[in-house]
Amino acid sequence: MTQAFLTPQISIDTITDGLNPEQKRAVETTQGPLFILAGAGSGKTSVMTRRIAYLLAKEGVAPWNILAITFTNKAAREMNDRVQKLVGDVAQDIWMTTFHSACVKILRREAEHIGLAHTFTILDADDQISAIKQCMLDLNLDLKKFDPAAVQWKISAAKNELISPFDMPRGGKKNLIDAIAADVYHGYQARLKSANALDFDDLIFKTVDLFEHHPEVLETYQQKFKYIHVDEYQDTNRAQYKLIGLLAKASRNLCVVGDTDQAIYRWRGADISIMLNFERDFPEAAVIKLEQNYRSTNTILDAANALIRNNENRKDKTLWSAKGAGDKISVYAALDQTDEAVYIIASVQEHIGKGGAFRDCTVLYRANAQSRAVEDAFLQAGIPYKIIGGMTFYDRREIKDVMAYLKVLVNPEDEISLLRVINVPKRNLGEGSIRRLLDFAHEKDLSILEAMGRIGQPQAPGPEADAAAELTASLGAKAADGAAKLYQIMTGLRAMQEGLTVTEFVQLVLTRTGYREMYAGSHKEEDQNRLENIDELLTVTRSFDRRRRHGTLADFLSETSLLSDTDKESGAKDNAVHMMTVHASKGLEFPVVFVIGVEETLFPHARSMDSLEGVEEERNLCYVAITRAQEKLHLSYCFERSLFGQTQMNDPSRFLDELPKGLLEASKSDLQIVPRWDVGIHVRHPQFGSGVVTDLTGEGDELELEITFASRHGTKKLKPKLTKLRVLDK
DNA sequence: GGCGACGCAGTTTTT
DNA sequence: CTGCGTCGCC
Repeated sequence: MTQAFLTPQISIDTITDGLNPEQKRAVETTQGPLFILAGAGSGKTSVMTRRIAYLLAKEGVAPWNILAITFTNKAAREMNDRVQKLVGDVAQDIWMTTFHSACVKILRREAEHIGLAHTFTILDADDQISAIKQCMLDLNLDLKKFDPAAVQWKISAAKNELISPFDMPRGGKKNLIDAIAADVYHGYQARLKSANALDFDDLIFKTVDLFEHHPEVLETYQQKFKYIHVDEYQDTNRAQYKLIGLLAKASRNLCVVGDTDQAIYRWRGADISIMLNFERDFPEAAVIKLEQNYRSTNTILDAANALIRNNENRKDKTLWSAKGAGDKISVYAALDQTDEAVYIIASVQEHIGKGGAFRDCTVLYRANAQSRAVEDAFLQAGIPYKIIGGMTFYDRREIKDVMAYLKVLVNPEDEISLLRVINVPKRNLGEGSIRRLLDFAHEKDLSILEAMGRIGQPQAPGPEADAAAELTASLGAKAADGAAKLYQIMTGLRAMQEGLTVTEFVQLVLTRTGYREMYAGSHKEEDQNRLENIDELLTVTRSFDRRRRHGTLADFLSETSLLSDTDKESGAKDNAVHMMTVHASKGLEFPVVFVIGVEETLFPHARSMDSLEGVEEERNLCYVAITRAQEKLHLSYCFERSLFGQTQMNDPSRFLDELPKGLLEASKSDLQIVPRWDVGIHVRHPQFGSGVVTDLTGEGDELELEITFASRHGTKKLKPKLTKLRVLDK
């Protein structure tokens, strides 16, 4: 039995080969709860994969008894590949997925227990917002006065805490948005229910719901998942915590891996206390710290250690490596974003000059908007680059449209998706007609698609036929015709699905719906691009068909809607400088890293600066950024930067002050000259605007200028030492 | 019902 | 500055 699930050549020694003592202990501690505090770059993926291999090889655990939850699909895939390499094809029977994918898998099987059809669709972020908007309109709420995104946010936060519409706190009188969110939450859930749809947060919530109300189902999964692993445990939210708690309750074989210092998703409901409380939840837990880092030089690690020591809410650990000190960290004081970009380009070229490649270099920033200045400069300098995240393939309109068609074809109740494409291409179904269709459908308790089916169809005389005739009349001939045709197209397509691969079916959808034709007739470059993107989608389906022999359209949709931005990238094969947010960089590593905009109000971000938790999370983020670097780290900040068209001046980030000076090598822009103050010099102040120096007193740090501003601020006395003053040419 | 032109607003991180 | 949404006009 012991060897039953193994490829013959594997031995225990191979599994623990090359591991350090802590790693080895983590691999071999298989029974009972285990807490692995894994520092950045400490080889935790290696530990996880080998632990799984060890369970199979040494303990004779069946692959289907193992569950491994990762944060992204990419991490799951990587783990899958690595386990596969260790143990061979039995790896396919192990559940190695994200929380969301695992829940989809469970719900597809068990949906009927909780009154859900297994064909349910998953709303993406856009769908969610449009559904929220619809609900708000139903409640006669002014979309301009109340931000649908804020409402969506509140609802999502509630779901992450497993709060149902009925338990939603309505807030005080002054917190109108809370009361609104509570109201909208009811309507929103009703709308999702009738569309047989779930949003991201529901996937977890409903699975917990399922387990809590159907103990027999829970028991099945408890028995199935005898060994549970959760990666990035510091980023779990209450709902995920509950889910894991339920599953692990029977076996108590729960292995969590994480790093409190890399907790960066509090804003999304992640709760670091879950990780800090693991030992309270599981008093018998074994605790292992992985502190040896295999990624970075000690200079980089010492900087990271020093920085993170300023946080209170953490588990102490100190990273070290056997790599030696390496280069100092470069800190560059730029004049502005353009100058900052020029610095990056010069450094990248220097790296190339030394025989390095573009792909070794990565630019990290706090906010997506910062990428633009760098991008422009790269373009001008002819530096190849690739932006990860931001507007991605799946965000494109044409892709979303096609996906909406597919969603409706899988789940005809999906009103949200149908409304997206009901008039794309044009079918003479405008706002008025859609309203009438919707009203009719809701009144008769039909889906819109069914309502459209009643148009122009011969029916037995009676009240039903009369109502249908009335609807047809009220729509007008053109709209009625459009609706009837769309109904026929969709029913026709649904009938043809049998036996076709996803690719073949999508091809059919593209022609039958007239979607491809809509762009094919156009000569606009934009439209030609859209056609190319559609073709690209077909390459995606082809690869899906190849990978998943009997994969259904529903599987394809689940898979694509659960992809994250980093998942969506084809891989870092292009020889280009990569650019991404710090968040997107988690789990990755690069030889040369540039962290830009290391300034107050940007990093830490202004919106996180008013609370201790906020600043600590920003510091975690900075820690993540620093620990991405293997060999060389560059930090930079700007003396002035333009944001929304106007110039602002930020102080260098407090995080820079927290790094030991001895590890740093500071330089600053040639453009940033020290001004020789004198009467008559024109200056600009971040708040008061431009003015002229009219007098000066004192010297050195005590030097004080009298400045007459052009604005209503009049004359002020300011010390240049304490004020951000910029000298104007004239 | 569709298109264009304004004006306006909003700017962190995303499974 | 740019992208978005709404409004007004054809």
